[in-house]
Amino acid sequence: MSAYAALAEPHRRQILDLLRDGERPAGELVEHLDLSQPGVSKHLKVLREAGLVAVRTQGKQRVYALRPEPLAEVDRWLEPYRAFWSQRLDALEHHLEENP
Amino acid sequence: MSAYAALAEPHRRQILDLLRDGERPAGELVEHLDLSQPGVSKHLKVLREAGLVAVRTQGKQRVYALRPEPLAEVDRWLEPYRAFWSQRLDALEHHLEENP
DNA sequence: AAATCATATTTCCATATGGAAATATGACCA
DNA sequence: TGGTCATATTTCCATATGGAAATATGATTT
Repeated sequence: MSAYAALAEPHRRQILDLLRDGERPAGELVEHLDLSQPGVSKHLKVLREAGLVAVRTQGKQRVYALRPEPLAEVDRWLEPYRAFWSQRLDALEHHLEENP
Repeated sequence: MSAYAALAEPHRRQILDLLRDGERPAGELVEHLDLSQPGVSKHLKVLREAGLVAVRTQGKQRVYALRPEPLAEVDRWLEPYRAFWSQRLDALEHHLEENP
């Protein structure tokens, strides 16, 4: 699954937000997420396959960490759009139309 | 549908990319998109409902324009992640672990 | 080796989604 | 008004998705 598709699910974005503070075992994510344990595990699988998180086994725990690379790709896609809101929108559009 | 979910579909991102060059009638999008006319129309509906495009009727044509606001929201979500790839990743993570 | 803990996988179900094809709608023109 | 063009909507189908519940797996402890 693409990073874009992975981000379409709010719980998955929430998982990434949690991992911004540092790596966490799966169980800790379950505690924070108002979702069943299997539910979280499924979403983690999607995030793994999208390359957005990495797992490491530590004792009986599975510790998840953020892998930001795919987000960087999204960020690059977004890049050319930034011009559309960083300046006043109407003025910019007008400018572009008149100076193509 | 959320902006995130709207972006999950590659054709929809492609439509937005086309609209970055300026507004276009639906038919012109169809020409560029290796998709049937109804297919494009369906995706345009999703983009409309997500607030990512606006339509204007001009004669018998329906002219579509980019509405970047929802992308700005995505950009804001992405913001805190930027720190994770703007500096060398390993060094940064190491730094954060030692200075929490 | 058995029991236990943490997590993953499977199964089931209801719903959402994309694409193709057919049809409908609305604006303009003759 | 009837016809045509551009586009939207509907219908159909196959597949994907999320969530809940049950079960399986792998590591650790006893």
